[in-house]
Amino acid sequence: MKLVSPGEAAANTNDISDKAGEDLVRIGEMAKKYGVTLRTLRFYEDKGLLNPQRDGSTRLYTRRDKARLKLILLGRKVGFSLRDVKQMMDLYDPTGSNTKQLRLTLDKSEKQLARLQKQRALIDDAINELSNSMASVRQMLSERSAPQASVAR
Amino acid sequence: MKLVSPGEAAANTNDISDKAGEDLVRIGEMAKKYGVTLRTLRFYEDKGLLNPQRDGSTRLYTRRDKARLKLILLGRKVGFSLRDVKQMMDLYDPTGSNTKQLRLTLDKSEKQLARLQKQRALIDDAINELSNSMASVRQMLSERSAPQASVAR
DNA sequence: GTGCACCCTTACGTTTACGTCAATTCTATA
DNA sequence: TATAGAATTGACGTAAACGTAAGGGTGCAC
Repeated sequence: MKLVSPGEAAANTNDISDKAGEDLVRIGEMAKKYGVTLRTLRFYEDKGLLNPQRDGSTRLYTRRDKARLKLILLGRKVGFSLRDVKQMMDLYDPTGSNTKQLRLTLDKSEKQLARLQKQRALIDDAINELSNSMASVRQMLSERSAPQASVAR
Repeated sequence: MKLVSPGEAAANTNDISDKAGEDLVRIGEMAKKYGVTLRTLRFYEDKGLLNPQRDGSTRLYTRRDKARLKLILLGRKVGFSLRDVKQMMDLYDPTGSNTKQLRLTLDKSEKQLARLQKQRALIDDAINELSNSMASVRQMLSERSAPQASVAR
């Protein structure tokens, strides 16, 4: 069996998909394309976030998997746990209005936004405290090196 | 043997410290005073960050331990690891100018400050992305409930 | 036929700062 | 003296998202 050889995506006649443009991709290419490791892709699959087809034992990722991965990565970027991402994605139904999914997503998003803002406040706090103590340390250091030049020149 | 009974610190005649005002405190009081758990205090000791005296097997914290704990908690607050805090504290020498300690502290602080600022940027990023996607979700939700009221009223 | 380049599964390791028992001992007090 | 309230030393557990081998298979360019 032959897959799309790396570099060209023309005239593929594999028995998995006759619909042209299915654009199946193996794990290596997938990983490169999205800047993740193979381990990560397998891990996401293990957690039920991805579900690539198989050609024997080899994973084949479709357009759908790519869309899902993009969502996962966006979720991670904004600080959702994989568990949260899964919950939201699990509610997706291509045949419905997805109102429930959207509501859950919005709900989780509001909470996450609040967490992020709190974190931001904590970091600002830390930055201030740290800046202050750095000023003290600089002060102490200068007091230890200045004396000889106190009435300098 | 008798310790300062909880609530009064007068006329203590224990054989550990004759100097009045040594103000020895047991782990429970120490924990309450600084808002940490007993486990935390023992953990810090295990990591070499604290070194309370002993009365038999009972830990007795002195003024010095309190000062160190304050430093630890400040360090944690600004995001230093316990390892970092230890490194800095280990350089403290009550008989010297502590120039080396201060320099190390300043150095670590600069790096930590940079980390905090990077984190802040990441969080700001996340907040923006999340806000954007929330807007999209709201949009989609409104499109699913609006149709009946598209030319409402 | 062999050396790569990829792919697979299984499974333990990593990081940090504690949490959470468990079993025991001390001691102050009613 | 019985009991409740501190303290002690182990020592395993936790969380999250992968990292990192180990051991093995497949196809293909030379």
